[in-house]
Amino acid sequence: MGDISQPAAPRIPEPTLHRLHGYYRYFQGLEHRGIASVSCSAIGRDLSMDPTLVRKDLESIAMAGRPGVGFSVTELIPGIGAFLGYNGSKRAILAGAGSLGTALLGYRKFAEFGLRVVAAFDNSPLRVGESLHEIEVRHINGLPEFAREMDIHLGIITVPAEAAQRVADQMVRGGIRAIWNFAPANLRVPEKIVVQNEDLYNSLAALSHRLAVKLGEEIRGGKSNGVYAGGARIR
Amino acid sequence: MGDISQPAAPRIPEPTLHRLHGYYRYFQGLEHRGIASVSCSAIGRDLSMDPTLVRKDLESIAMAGRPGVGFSVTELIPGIGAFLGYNGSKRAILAGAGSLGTALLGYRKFAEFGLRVVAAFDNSPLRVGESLHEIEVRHINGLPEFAREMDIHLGIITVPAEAAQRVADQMVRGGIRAIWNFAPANLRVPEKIVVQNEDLYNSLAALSHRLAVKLGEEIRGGKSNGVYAGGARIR
DNA sequence: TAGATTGTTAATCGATTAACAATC
DNA sequence: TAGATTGTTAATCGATTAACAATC
Repeated sequence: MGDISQPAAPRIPEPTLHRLHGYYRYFQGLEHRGIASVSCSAIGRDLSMDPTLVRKDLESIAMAGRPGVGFSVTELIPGIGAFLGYNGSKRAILAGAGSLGTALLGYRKFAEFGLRVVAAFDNSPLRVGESLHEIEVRHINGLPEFAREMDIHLGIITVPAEAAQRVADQMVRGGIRAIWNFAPANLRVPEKIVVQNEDLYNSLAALSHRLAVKLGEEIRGGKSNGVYAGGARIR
Repeated sequence: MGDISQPAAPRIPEPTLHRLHGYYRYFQGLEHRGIASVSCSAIGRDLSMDPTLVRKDLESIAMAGRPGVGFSVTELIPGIGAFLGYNGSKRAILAGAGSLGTALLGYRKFAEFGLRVVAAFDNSPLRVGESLHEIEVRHINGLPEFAREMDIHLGIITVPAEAAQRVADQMVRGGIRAIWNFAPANLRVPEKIVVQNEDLYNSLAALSHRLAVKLGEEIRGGKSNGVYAGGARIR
């Protein structure tokens, strides 16, 4: 059984971390359908993944299954939830009450995962004082003091790229420990601060390239003899 | 020099693909400041990356530099742009005219990268017929026919999770080749279709976990002797 | 017991980092 | 020529996949 004094951090691979919520959602679906137990091969089939990878992922967050049976859905859900920090209440502030910021403020589902945005900040006098989805918009200059006084650790940046670094600096000054950054900008923050970049343009670039390749390949195939039909490739 | 008949596809690593736009933006900044030439170590310094990785990335898209000098900024920008497909006009349709969809319709910058959303689709009678950022909202059931007639290859999904699979099916029926999916759902589409998932909850999960670890670690450190000050770890 | 599936170790694969000769 | 930086090959690192004994 577990040793109380952990000598070293568990060290979870980044790709695993990004897959865990997918399992969580899938297990909720199973629970909803009244399914109590599931095997890695079933998960792999439904989620188009290698079963061994699934097992490794679950193992890495210390979930235990029963040989010959599988994993208990009712254990998995709270297990993953706890690991991902869905229990504790994460209060957050959001900077940038534009269209994207406003859209995020309206995401009711965040609360399910312990995230609660308690205030929004903007530099436009037109927006300051407004209330968006029952969240008050304050002037951006009050951010550091607010964060510090309310002891808030999570900041969301939805300001334009030009303003992102300044806002990040204000967050750091306010004692923010983790930043969810939607601005297309490379933020410079102290090493201690966790930054999760959500740069749409990076994704668009990848998608754009792959689409171009796909269309280009098929044009080429069409012009010649079409031998590469489908472009299927076994790995 | 280049051989005209490429025997095999170049094969770009996924991580590289996701870094290319960052270089592109950085090089645009250099050009704006009148800098004509740049070395990988300078790039690495400014972007907090290993210089060798930068060189590998540029090499993988066949950019050539000059030993002892560096890379030409005026060659890099169109080079990366062409590779990422920023030239060709990518017409797209968007399904789901909610707050996120509307926010995306307002992104003027997409045009810089060759992306043009030409129509939006929704199932709500309240929204159909409206015009958002000069883009008309049509009924979702007209999507397949519209896509096929207009020969559109890119679809953006911003509908709720429950509707995502249905919309994806409609897009596939309409001849869409690539889907930019913002719905928190695992889409099932034919292998030929490129899907880029933009699931906020996956990212939130990773961020949430890392924040929890960070706060947890520091609490533990505070309660005992604080030896792990800063949690610095040399790789 | 037989069948299924986990837990765990080994093999493979791919990406990053290091080393160094070639070139400007 | 000396200094800097690329191009390219080798070493390392980490994640995924395969193999198989242990367990229900």
